[in-house]
Amino acid sequence: MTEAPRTDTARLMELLSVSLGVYYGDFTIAAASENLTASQGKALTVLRRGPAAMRALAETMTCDASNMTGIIDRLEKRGLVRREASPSDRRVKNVILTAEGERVTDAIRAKMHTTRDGLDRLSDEERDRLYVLLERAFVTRPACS
Amino acid sequence: MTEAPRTDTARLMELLSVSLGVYYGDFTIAAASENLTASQGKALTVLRRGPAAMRALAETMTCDASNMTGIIDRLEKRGLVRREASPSDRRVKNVILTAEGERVTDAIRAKMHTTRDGLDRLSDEERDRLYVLLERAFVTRPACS
DNA sequence: TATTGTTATACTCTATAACTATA
DNA sequence: TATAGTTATAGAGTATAACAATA
Repeated sequence: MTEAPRTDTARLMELLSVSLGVYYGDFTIAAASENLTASQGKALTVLRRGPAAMRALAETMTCDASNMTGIIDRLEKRGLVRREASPSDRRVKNVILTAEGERVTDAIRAKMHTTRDGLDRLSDEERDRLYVLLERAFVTRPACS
Repeated sequence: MTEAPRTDTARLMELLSVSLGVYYGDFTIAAASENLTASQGKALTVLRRGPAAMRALAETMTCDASNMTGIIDRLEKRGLVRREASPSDRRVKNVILTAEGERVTDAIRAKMHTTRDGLDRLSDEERDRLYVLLERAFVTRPACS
């Protein structure tokens, strides 16, 4: 006999809000310890997945494209990223993480102790389950056509 | 015969970063549609759980206490929150959501369609499981002593 | 004509330091 | 002495509008 489901979407969204708050606070403190703002750290985190054009980066960060200029300017001045002209479209500038940028990004992730400890409270099977559920709910893949 | 676990903490943290990025973007757009910044929306979301002193609010939002003055000033000017002197400690000011503030906060939550649709892709049992896992990983309760 | 990245502008967020009222 | 909230300040983030270069 199975338990009746009791977790409605509203309650789950509230818990998600709390979880994000914890994660974001942890991330902000870790980024600050590397003398980076939360936005700068976020840009590095996105670029850690691979190079991206200015506009695509702005879309992933959910901010206006005009904001990226200043954020990337400051990261470039510190040698953490570099701009590279796109070969296929001369309007586009791709942003690429430097080796130092990769190092700093990994350092931030390594310093997120609250989040790491939280995940470490889960068993191997539970981590597997959480992974599958988050992927299902938040990672959208382009459909076939 | 069970599958061998394959989800290490690093991979899970990366997925968490993506998932919460999606949630945060959804939240930011929803807050903007109510003419609120992300920080203002976040303050309302925290206060939706109950009144809080200025300093406690700043700690939950992981920012310096001096920032709260301006954020709460703007929300108060719009009639979404009000300050109330603490009866027990005359230094403390408690911030309370007004009825209009509650309405706007709920409106933001209702407009987060990307997150809602993502969670609706999960079955009742899966939502239950996700709830338990997030609570275990991110909600810390004070221990007995 | 539409799109990419940038600039100019005004407002908001942010941390630091110093202040006041209270504890 | 220590703490809560505020103020002043400088730097960073943010959206809007306008621009040059390119598609």
